[in-house]
Amino acid sequence: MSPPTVFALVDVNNFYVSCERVFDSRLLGKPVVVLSNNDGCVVARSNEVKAIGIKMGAPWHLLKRVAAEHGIVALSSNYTLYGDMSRRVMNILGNMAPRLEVYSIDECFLDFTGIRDRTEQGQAIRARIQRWVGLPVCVGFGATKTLAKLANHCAKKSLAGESGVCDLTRLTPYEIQPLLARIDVGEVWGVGPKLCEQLQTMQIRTVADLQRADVGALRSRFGVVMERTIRELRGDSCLPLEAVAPPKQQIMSSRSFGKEVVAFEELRESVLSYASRAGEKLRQQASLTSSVMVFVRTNPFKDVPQYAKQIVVPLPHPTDDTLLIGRAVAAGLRAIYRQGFRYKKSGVMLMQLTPKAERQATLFEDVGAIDRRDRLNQAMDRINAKFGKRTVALAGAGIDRRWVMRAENRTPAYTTRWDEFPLVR
DNA sequence: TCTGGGGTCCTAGGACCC
DNA sequence: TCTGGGGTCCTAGGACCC
Repeated sequence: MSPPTVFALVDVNNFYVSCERVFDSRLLGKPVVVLSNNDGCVVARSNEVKAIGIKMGAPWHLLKRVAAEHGIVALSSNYTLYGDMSRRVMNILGNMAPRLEVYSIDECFLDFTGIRDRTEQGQAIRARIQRWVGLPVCVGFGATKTLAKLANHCAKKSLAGESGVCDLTRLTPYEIQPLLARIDVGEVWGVGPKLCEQLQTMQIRTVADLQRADVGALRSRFGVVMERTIRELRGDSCLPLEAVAPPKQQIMSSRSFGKEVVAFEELRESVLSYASRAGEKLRQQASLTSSVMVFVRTNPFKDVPQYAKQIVVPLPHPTDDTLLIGRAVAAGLRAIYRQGFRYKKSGVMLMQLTPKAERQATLFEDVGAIDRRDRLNQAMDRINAKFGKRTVALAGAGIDRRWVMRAENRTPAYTTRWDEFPLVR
């Protein structure tokens, strides 16, 4: 008989803030937030900021007063840095477990089935990542992914010891019940604000309540996802570890503008540059797209005439050519653009993706031309990878780019650019 | 002046077909 | 008084995650 499954979830504490602190020790012990693109919302908070009561996702411009009061340091997000730090963490984890699933930029599931001494192993993971990369992590173990997530929550909040590691598989039912009865049902992976509210009205308030709830009744009201969550809480593993990431089914690139855009030309620049970025991602995962969606919208938070429109443009045949994607996107934009609105955001989505390896030849295509275009796109990707984004780009994507987002307090790309390497002074 | 970006999965409902 | 029924496909929208 095979041993019962055990998952570990490793999660970096306050990931973006912790990355910034690795390179600037003055941030240690201070209240620090990292802001989303355009310096819009709070997307990462240090413990000091959490203690003040600032919520995840809070609009920064509404927090200026309280921030000044508490001396909060606000940094623009530096995804180049975070992406590189993430890669380092995942590389270390790859050597500490037989199989792993990189779940997000700062989280990773590990297969710990059949591995003993889990608490010691968890401590070893923490020590190694702290020493080699400088980042603090917590480790949770559970019989299912949902329980491993919950264990990680316990580790972070020190609900079952102070060690930064929590192994729920070691607890007896008598020890687990009071623990789960102390955790809010909204902490469960898959229970968001809406579900939480509805569960409350059914007197399901804690994880323990949900675990012993009537599966049939909750399934018929909320669907199969809820059933799976309850079964996972009971130790019945429904979500397997996905060691190889399946290819994306849609690829999106979109941004809010740093300042509102009125002119068609500028809107066109923006969607062409997103088309270009989406094309890069598409080629990276070796897929082709058969239809593209373009959208534009005004600022819904402002009391001005609103306009939001999207359009799907089918492509004559599946392609990964930035120039063809750009042409379709431009045509789509012409169809939906209306004069006289102040646009705040635009975007491009590539849909109906298929593997490039399964591409069907069409009757009248010019194989030589397609091959030449393939080589052009590959050359562009290589040049941009080597010399930096937009070294070569579509001419229509603009030079001035007055619409690009703001990032007024971005730290250097410490680990990925020699000219921004941190020097000891 | 100022409110992110990028995904997934599921369900309901309409169109259409036989 | 009475106006089929079931399957499939597609789309829109909602909920969730980080």
